[in-house]
Amino acid sequence: MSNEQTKRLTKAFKALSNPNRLQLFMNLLAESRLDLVAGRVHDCFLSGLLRNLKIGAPTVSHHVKELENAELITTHRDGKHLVCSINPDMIRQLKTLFPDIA
Amino acid sequence: MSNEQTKRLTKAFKALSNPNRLQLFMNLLAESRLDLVAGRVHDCFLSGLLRNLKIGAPTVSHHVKELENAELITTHRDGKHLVCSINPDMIRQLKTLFPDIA
DNA sequence: TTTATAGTTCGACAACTTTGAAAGTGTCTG
DNA sequence: CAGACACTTTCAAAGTTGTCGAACTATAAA
Repeated sequence: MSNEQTKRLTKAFKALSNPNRLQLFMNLLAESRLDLVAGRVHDCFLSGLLRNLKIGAPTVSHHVKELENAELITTHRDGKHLVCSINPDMIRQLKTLFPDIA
Repeated sequence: MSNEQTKRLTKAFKALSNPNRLQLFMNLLAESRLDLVAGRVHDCFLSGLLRNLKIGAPTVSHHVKELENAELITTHRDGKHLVCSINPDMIRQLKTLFPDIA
């Protein structure tokens, strides 16, 4: 595995290694699942992804940036809201990393 | 996603979030790949998995324990050597987390 | 313009992580 | 047994992370 690939993957795994960040990401992934398998992008408001999370706004903001920096999600503003979407490329990379087991 | 599942997954992702640990695990995965897809277990000596790693023995020992604690690998002693194997259950869990994307 | 909503930036701090030096254990080989 | 080998344990230094309070920006609604 290339050095660059290792760096990209460790960043992604680190981003998923915190319970609150993982929950945030999994909430987004769950809501996006149907659209992803159909090859479409799914947009969610950040405010809608916080159901199970018991952390303050500054912490959420920090976690979102880590997920973004790890290229697991993309974001853009829509008025008052931050819109989050899964980055399908990274999902593909992670999925292919692990073999299909008999 | 259940609380227990979240805990198990964050542990696995944390274990893969360090470059040296990821490299170690990927070395093992690469050597195990053919056996895994055929439904077999593959055994490697730890000493054989250290090709690209520039870290001391105590650090290796620590990293192996983290991978083991995360249920990504299993180990047992064989004389002087530590034998490492991929845990196929965890690979399956990780693989199914991410959807197949069109 | 005032108020409310949604998120960001900054600064701080406790907790955790990575790493290696030194010393230790168990196993094989001569 | 003596030495080498492969790993482990303990300890401590240096660095990183998760979190929050306080203050901030941007947008929308009244």
